[in-house]
Amino acid sequence: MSTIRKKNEAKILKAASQVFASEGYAATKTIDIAKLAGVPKANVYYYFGNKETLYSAVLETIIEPLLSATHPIETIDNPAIALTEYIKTKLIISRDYPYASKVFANEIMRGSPLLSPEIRQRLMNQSTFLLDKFTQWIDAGQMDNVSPHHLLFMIWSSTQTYADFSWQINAVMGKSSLTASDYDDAAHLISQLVLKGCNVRSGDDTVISTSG
Amino acid sequence: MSTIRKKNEAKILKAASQVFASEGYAATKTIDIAKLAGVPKANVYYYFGNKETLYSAVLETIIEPLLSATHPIETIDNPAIALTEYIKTKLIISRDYPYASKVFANEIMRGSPLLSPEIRQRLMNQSTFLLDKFTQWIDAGQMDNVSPHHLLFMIWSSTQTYADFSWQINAVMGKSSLTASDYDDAAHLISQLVLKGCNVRSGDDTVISTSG
DNA sequence: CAAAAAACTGACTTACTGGTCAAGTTTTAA
DNA sequence: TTAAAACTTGACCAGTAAGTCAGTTTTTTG
Repeated sequence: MSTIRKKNEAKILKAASQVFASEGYAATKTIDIAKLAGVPKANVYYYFGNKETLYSAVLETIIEPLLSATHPIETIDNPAIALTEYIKTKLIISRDYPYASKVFANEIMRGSPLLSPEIRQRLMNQSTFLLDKFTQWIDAGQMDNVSPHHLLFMIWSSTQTYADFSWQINAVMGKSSLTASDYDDAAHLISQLVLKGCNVRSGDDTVISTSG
Repeated sequence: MSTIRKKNEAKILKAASQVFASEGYAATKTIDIAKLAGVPKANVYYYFGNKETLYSAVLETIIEPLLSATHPIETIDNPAIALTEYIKTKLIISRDYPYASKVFANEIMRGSPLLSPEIRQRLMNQSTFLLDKFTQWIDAGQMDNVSPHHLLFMIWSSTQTYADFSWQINAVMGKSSLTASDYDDAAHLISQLVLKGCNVRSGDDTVISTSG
């Protein structure tokens, strides 16, 4: 792929993620993406063919980070540490990919009509993996017998919300954007609720301290 | 207001909430609302004037339940019971008003461009009230010194998610809709995480038991 | 250097959808 | 009974936005 193509695709993709995030798919005008990217509208079509392909390309950008987020759960034995790291990672995604995160959330809200079946499957497999892992921890007595499903929904929603509802969160926090320390506070609170709420123990049966 | 008007407005409003919820504001065609309501498109305009007014009317339907949800926090002294009831109430809203809830969430995600400033103010006042209450409980030693803001975001997101991401939740749960008992499980888990996670105590300094 | 490939772009077309309207029908009220 | 008010509706209009295209310029390549 030529350098020119790579550069322009990136420019358009970035603009597209912002406009799709703030307007939603249907309300987004390709001319607005073009304007934000600083290219003529016809260029958007030259590089991406049509609006839906461009939208899918934006969605794709968040899939890899999303699928990698389970890494801590896959590699760390200690459930307290694994969960803490997973929560931290999910929050970092909300912080670092705010636009694509929002676009993705919107897609899921609508029943993911434009998400490829292949990606949908990979995400489903990921959920199954997480649920299995939670169940194993419960069976091994490493955490209380909570509902793995609802625990998962709680972790997903409370981390995702920092991207999806950033306007509301900023308004309630009384600032125009969150600082790194705000994200640390969020990570700390969510981890604490999960670890203490589920009575998560480390491998050696010691209760992990979460105060501080 | 005539009976005919009342009946038709209700019919159109119901259809509108469903279409707006599943398509979003911009992607919604008034003709689709009309079809679902079983009336000619011109009737939609006869009763509601334009698309935006109809959308606002849908939003209005969820405001009263939403503002009433804090009732337990306002009236119950015991923080454990108050929080449990608040969480239960928020979940009931997600369950009983799934369409309007989704429309509302979408509106907030976009920075509430179509929400009246008056309603916005009432919602902001409500947040402030909740934050104050949490702070009072902390100061009174009735719960650990957690971040009131992030605790609030956690409660909002983990209850709201059952409406917003119902598709995803149903898929992960492997069913086409949740039962009353699923909502009970959700309420139980979220309450447990909050109460144990924040070490919430009742007025008489006894730790509330949340296992069961 | 030349010619082919890639990139660029203004102007245009087409389809769709929010909203209007005028001519009707039904309901209400005196 | 009757006339005004409320309601109904198909047909229409105007604005908009996705997508196309032909002609031009720039870049690459042998």
